[in-house]
Amino acid sequence: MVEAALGRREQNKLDKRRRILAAARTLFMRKGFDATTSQEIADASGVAGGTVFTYARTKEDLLILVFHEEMAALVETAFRSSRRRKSLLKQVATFFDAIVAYHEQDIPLARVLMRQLGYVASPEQRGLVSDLMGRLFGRLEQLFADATDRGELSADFATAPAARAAFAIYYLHLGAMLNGYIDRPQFDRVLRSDLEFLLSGRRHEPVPRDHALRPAHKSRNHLSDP
Amino acid sequence: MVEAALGRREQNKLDKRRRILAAARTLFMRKGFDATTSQEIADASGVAGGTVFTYARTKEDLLILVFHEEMAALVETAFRSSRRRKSLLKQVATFFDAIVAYHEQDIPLARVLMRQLGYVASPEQRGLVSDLMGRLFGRLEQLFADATDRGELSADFATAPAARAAFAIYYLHLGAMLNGYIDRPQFDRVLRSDLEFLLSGRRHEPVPRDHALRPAHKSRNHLSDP
DNA sequence: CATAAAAAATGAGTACACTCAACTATTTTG
DNA sequence: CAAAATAGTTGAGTGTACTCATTTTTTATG
Repeated sequence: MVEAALGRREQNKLDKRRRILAAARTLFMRKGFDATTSQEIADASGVAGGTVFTYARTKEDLLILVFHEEMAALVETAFRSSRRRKSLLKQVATFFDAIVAYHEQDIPLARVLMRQLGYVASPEQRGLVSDLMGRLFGRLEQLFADATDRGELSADFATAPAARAAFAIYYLHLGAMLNGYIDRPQFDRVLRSDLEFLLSGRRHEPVPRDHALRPAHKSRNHLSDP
Repeated sequence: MVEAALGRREQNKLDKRRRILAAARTLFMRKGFDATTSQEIADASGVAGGTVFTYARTKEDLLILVFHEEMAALVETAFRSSRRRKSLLKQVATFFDAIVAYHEQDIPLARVLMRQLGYVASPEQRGLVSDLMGRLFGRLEQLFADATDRGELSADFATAPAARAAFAIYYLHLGAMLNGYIDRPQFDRVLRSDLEFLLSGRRHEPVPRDHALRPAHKSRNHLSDP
């Protein structure tokens, strides 16, 4: 076998990992996070109980492992949707709408997911969450940067703080919705009005400008490096 | 006995509750939240294991019960400190500094506390968290309202969205610090610069104005009612 | 190919949050 | 004041996340 760059050991590990994550995903969605026991996940993936914990330190780590890829893809989807709108405000709102639409498919799971993003217990988890946050901030910031490019914002507009503020506002209201303080229509209203506030008095009339004068974008924020 | 408006039953309950909360507080601070068992709390307060759970549905509820009063008082302390500063920006920064200073005394506990504020499981908890958030938003908003009163912000400045945005930014960075993404100096820097961004271009030169023209402040936000 | 070394899987065992049927203390009623 | 009703306490029992000494599988070595 020439093509097998991986030994049997590595192959088996990869395979088990795949089965465990798939089983966990299915069960979390079917029965909920709390109601799913680690033993059920083990049974469904054909391994012994203890084996699950050699692939994820805790059940919570498993949750992050399971949804990391999916959420990273979600950020890209949200970004693409948002670019179809023409004004910055609508772009940012559309970006968050796409993410909320995803969470709304399974609100109990979204709650647990959000809790885990806000309470990082293990280094493995920190890495994954950090990566996710970095992608999200990066894409959000790009929306702001594009807006400065097309002159909707002034050239010296601080895109990184704006992206952080927009996300912070979104996150606060998402939490309020997931914890039952507000419902979806209220969420939509307050998110839009608070984003409006954030941008109020900062927008330009689009003015033709010289692109070459703007410095390259390389602002990094504390959540963007792994 | 004329003064004992409470029957023996109520007295006993109150007394047990007091002992349980005191024991929980001590143990959470001495050993940490996770390392403290519900049995230890029961032993330290002279009740049986099961009794603890008639006063708090879960260990997490107990945590909120224990720190609710203390955090409400903290908000008032923070508010009073903040009023000693003259500019709005410094006031808001001082307000958050006071809260951070409190959390820094016991960071592991602050982490757990923050997790619980962001993931409300029981109705009892929702009530307490909601109350706390209401107080905090109320005080923050008051700082903004005072700034409009003295003409630092324009009279039509939206204080409620501003208070929410400021809190959201603070909360995001606090989480970043508690989860180990940034250290305290970085936190201070990024919080100040992001608050600066939030207020940039919105401040007035103080101008003498007619106070009677401003409508009374009664803006409520979704986190402020119990 | 046999044997040694290393890595991974196993599952019985442990600790702990929480439950609940039985019990005890208090209040109400006649 | 006794008896009935109500409220509160108890602690043994239950379920489950996670551990770890032992066993099995894979790879490395001569």
